[in-house]
Amino acid sequence: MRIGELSRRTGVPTRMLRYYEEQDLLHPDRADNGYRSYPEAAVYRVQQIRGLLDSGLTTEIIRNILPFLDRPDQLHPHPDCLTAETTALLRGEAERIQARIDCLGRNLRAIREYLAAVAPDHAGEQA
Amino acid sequence: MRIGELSRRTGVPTRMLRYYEEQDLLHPDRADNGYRSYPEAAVYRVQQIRGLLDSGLTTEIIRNILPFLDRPDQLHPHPDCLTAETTALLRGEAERIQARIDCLGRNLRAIREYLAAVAPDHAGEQA
DNA sequence: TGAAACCTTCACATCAGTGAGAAGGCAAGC
DNA sequence: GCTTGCCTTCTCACTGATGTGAAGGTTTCA
Repeated sequence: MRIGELSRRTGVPTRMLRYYEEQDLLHPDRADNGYRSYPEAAVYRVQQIRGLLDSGLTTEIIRNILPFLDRPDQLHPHPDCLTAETTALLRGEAERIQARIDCLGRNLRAIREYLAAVAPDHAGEQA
Repeated sequence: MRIGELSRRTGVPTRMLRYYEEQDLLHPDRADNGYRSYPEAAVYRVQQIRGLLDSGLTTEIIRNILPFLDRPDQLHPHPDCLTAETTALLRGEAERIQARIDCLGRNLRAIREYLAAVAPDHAGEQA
């Protein structure tokens, strides 16, 4: 698909999709006329990038871990091209992500408890 | 305590502590000589601010939710000064934080699964 | 008395994202 | 063919948020 359709289907402006390509997060093919050509999977990939950016990860980190985040039905990179540094990097990022989750969880719980205390009628709405 | 001690105990540079005050996240008292004077609780508060910033929340959001995140042993603001907009804001932020947690959790699981597949010996280290 | 810690302020750095201009590709309709 | 309209291309410059560096001055403390 072309950039306009990907933008409509993801809600991400074309300007940003080009920016993510510049940041090496997306790698669309090019048609003969120079137009970008995205595979179907780009829809999910863009949503994933958005979610990770919203969660405070930098484009550099995302660039590093993206190859290992493919859906189960996709092919992972061959373990051959996995260096020790790469696994170390992944482990480090995993720890940092876990720390974020813990921090967000703690504070989310505090907010929910507070809401439950002052407005018990809406308390249990979220999972 | 003064800013230097708070900096040592949190690992956050004094420059940043002053910045957080400028952003209305910290409100130290002032001694007669103009020096900032932080209560003991500021140590936890600074760590909380750091964690939330690292997790992608903006200073504006943090400024909004901080009053409701105090430790159990602290006093919550009186429900009297809770407007409908405030609870709505808190509920909205709670949802967004939950979305972040979900996104990070999904991707963390993917990384862990990948690591487990290529280097099973280190697989179950993290919780 | 001199170093270390503190104060304010201005300017700069980085990162993620945006606006806008100028130009090319392409299909529909005159 | 030729215009109209929309989509695409690239590039330059800019914004806003978070954070830093450094100058120049005051206070504390050994």
